[in-house]
Amino acid sequence: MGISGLLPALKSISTRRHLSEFAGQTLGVDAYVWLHRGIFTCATQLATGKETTKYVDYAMHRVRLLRHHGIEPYIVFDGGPLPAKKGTEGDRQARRAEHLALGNALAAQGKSTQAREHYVKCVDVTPQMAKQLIKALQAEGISYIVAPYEADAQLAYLEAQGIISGIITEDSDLLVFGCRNVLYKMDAVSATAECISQADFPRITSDGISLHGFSLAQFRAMAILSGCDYLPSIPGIGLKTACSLLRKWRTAEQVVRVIRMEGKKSVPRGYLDNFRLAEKCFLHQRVYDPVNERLIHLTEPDGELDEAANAYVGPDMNPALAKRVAVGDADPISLRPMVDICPSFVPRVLKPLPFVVNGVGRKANDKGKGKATILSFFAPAKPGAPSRAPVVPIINSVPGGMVVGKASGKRSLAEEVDRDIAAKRKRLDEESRGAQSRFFPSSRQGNAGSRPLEVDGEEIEELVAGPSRLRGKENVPLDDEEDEEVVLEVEEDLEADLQWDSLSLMALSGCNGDVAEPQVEPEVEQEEGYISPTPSRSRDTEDLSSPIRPTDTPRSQKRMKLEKDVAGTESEVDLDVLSSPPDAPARRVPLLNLNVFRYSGLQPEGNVLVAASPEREGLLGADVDLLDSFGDERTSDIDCFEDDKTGDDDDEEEEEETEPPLAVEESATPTPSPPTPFDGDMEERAALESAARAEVVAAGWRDRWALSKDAGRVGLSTMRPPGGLRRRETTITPTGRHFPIGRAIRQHLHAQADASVPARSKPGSGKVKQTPLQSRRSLTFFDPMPMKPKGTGTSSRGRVSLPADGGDLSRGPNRFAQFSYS
DNA sequence: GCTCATGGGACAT
DNA sequence: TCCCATGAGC
Repeated sequence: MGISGLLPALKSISTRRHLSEFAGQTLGVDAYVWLHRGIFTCATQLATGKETTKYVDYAMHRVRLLRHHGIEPYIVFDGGPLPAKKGTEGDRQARRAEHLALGNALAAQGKSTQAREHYVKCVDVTPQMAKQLIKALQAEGISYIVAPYEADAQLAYLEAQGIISGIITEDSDLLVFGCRNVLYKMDAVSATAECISQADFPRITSDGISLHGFSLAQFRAMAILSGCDYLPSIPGIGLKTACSLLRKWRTAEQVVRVIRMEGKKSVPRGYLDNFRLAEKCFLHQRVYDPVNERLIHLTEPDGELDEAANAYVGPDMNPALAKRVAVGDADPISLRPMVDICPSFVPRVLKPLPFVVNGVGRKANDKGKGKATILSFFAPAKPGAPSRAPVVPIINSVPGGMVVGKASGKRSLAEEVDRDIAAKRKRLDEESRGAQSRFFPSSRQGNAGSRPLEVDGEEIEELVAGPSRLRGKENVPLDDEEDEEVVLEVEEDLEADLQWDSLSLMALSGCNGDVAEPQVEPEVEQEEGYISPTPSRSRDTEDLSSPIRPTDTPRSQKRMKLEKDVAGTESEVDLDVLSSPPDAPARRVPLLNLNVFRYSGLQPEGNVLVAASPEREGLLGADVDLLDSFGDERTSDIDCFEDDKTGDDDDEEEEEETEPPLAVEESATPTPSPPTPFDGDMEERAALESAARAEVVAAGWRDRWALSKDAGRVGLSTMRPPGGLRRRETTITPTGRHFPIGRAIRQHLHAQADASVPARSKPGSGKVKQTPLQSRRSLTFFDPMPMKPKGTGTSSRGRVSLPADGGDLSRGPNRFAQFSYS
């Protein structure tokens, strides 16, 4: 259940911020959160075995919302069960079956609403459902990855590597994994999220909880002691007790020893061993390294993990299989080829983003001329006027780059285009005989001046977004009854968006503000169940209006004020401008070319250029990049334990023998086998498929090992100046984005990671080989004064040393919370 | 004052 | 499934 009570305890340092504040950054997303909420919209269909992909729509809507605000999402899916989290699946299955039966009974009586309540409780997200979302992500060129085990660890790894700069989730575990910037409670309506930054930990002002003077290892120990997904707490120990005990006794081992000595609470037998295993899960869990395409530990352990620990943090798997899992071609649970439960769901290439086209095409001095509005866009084109040239989605516009769908081997893009164009023509012909849409002119009507395009050798008419967009509920156009004021407001917001998008999309399209060359963009129909994936521009999109930006229109400023009022604060919006200006190149580092998964059929060879984070400007006057510092602080307290070891740890197992709470289980890695051919007739086949889908849904997935999204309430926060996520030159550059990954790049990656380590924390010899995540030092949440703890000494590895009384450190003259190296 | 168990409501549309 | 409020027990 995550860390119970952690998020409420961090309330004082959480800030609700508008998504636009993170424009230009790549944010990781825990896909499970969205999928799980998405299945709420279609629980009945899922439970009854009907084919549906509404949950995909839900998630994709949020994906587009992020992109709308200039954020590049990086979707991370949960993978296979971690032995540490295997729970009582039997009970859950029984409960699900019960709810399913109840739901069916109620449905039979016509009580659909009541039935739904039970259906909701019997469905869960499965890897096969995740696969449907992956298909949609692939179609829109969104980065994604399926973690070998837990998405949490994978997200932490991606952030530590600089591939993402923050994480959208609901799971407080992310902070325990060492993530620096986590966004909780993303609200699509207000386009905001509550941001918690690790750098703010020392400023926590919560009853009973203070992390001032804590190291990250102590923070982790506090979380584990209070009860986490990998280890239940000692009965009677919660977050506050764990915090105060750790403050007093420094290490978990000493805390446990003290609890035992006091004798008031019963410490389960083997608790300390299990604590170490849990800690290993947070530190060394296996994740997928998209650069080297193999499994890797989140942070490399100092030595070899023993057999139990090795299984506990996720068994290794061969690189080929790991890759198949990572791209979604293999079921992360069974490790067999992924079964497509909705083969008819074939999301297609993204339609052109009209405002993007205008935005990109508009030059700076065009401002105000030919003001593009939602009405002007949808209005019939004037005869002879140049048409709006669709821009091919970026994934297709890369010179010599990938073509969506082509690599799948199932069809070629040209074939798709031909087919879609034929269908489109047929439909337009039919429409031209009937009523004409005011907003969606037919190609003949609206493209008098269009340039002919050539597809597969055949000259065709250029197509603009057409009637198919009307099909999806996300694309309901304004109608004549629309209130005029609303229309005007939309126009104003749109204007602001155009300016914004012209900035963000220039980078995406690799141009410098010049008009983008029109490129072929096939008009395709979406299969039933899939909403046209036009990004966040539709009438009923939750946030159509412009985000809060420094350059916004008066209308948006009004809205900003409104939001300020709602938030009950005076200063947030004024202060929370972009966390760092994009034009601050002083510490810009060379771009890295990291391999992430963008769709190219079976071969995930797409790359994205990711800039390593520029070092953050000194925070609170310190000369240290606190965020970067923390990224490497993953040293286990176990090290300290060893230092402190008195030899009596093993003697503490005196309690009555009980079932260890964390039994290590064998991890099965069955050999992948092809699906069995099906010989039945069509009806029977359909029925069986339907039943199979229902079974898959009912069987559930994630809760077999990792259900637990305990995200305590974090309310509106104390407002503060910006300082959360770093803005970085991420993801896309005008020079392109699909370069092969070479050894030089990997070397560069390592070199850069080394370079980010402050010189004083590097080993003196300089000969020690370092990997980006190698533990190199520890940090403390707090005083910057170079303290020389007496008696305890400083370890040769640069570990922070705390005096016997950990609380003493807080008595430094500077009460500013910072980190100090020893 | 802290922990823990429990029950009701929301989730999205 | 999660969040929140509430109340009992220590």
